[in-house]
Amino acid sequence: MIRLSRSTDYALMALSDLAALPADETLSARRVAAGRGLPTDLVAKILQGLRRAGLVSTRQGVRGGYRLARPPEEVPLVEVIEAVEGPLALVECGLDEHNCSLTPTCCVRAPLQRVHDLVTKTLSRLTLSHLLPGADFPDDPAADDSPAPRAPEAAPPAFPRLPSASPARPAAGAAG
Amino acid sequence: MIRLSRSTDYALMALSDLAALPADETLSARRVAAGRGLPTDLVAKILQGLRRAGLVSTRQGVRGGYRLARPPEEVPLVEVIEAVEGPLALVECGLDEHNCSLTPTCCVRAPLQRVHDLVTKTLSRLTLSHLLPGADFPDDPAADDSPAPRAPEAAPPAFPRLPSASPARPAAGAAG
DNA sequence: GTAAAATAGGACTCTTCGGGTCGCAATTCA
DNA sequence: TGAATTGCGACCCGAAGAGTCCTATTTTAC
Repeated sequence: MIRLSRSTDYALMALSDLAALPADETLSARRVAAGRGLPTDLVAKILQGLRRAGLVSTRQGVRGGYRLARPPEEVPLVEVIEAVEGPLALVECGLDEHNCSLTPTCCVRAPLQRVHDLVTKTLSRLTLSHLLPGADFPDDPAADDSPAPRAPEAAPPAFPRLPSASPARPAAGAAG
Repeated sequence: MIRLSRSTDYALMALSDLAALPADETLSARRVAAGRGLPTDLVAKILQGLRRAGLVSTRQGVRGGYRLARPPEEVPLVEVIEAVEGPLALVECGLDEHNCSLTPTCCVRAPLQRVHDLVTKTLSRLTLSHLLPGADFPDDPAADDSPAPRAPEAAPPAFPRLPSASPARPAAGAAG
């Protein structure tokens, strides 16, 4: 499938929430999940992956949480996708050509690599800032060399006050 | 994953073989599989799918087989991919927005739809002719409006003569 | 007319991976 | 020091990809 996994969807939602956060404040995985209606544990796992990728920074302990490690316009979507789904490759051997047992007869590997480069090039021009509300979206980023838009000062989403006694674990919704 | 399935890889290889075929000749699934070292039954199943998609035409019976329904420069790669993997969509709800149970809180659906459009636009400019040996590959098809290249007169691959007594079912290789 | 070769199509198994859950370790605040 | 909260990894389940097997139908060759 040429389809983003649901986890990537969740990651983008979480990053959008973090982008709307005031500077030096953090947002816990639990509050992100509760605010979006996502599975708490899964969001936590995804955010941990984003931390390992250097996309978010964390603060542990009581009143800890996550925040963006960089401003949204410096977070390419490709980086987010690869942080969640692993290295991007249209075909298996795009990752390691020595792992392709059909190399002698495979005539499509090299052209597909070019296709992959084009897709990556398209994606790499888009950043997290393009996903934020109010951002203008380039019609053709592959031909557009304008810098990524500054993140608009959007009103932060209303995160629910989480009482200590209610775990708030709603059923997971669909990707989107 | 943003990754083509192995079946799509096989489909592209098979179509490349069919593209190198003299006019009005057909190539059986068995010979395609034997020539490429792919699982015969799987190649057959894939080619049947390509037939249902109108990409190849068939002739049943002895000495039957497959051939391209259109010249290679009129076969967009998107069409091949969708014939094998189903409708293209970066996210689930890209197919049916009513199926997205998170719509109220999902801020990334619309932007991702734009991303999807860009990727599709990039892919739709490429055709089967771009995968054939000797074809020149556009550096940036999204900004290039030149027509797809004519298929070069490449030497057809040497398909093995299949003796009637040997099934020729080699072990499957990896994608590539 | 019969056998062989090919497509057409469905059912089935096996493996991998995404999606999700649970328990424990680490950290911070009271 | 202990409790609360987050961070992190192990684990389980179901869906989908990959591949195989079987049968029916069609067409050619002998």
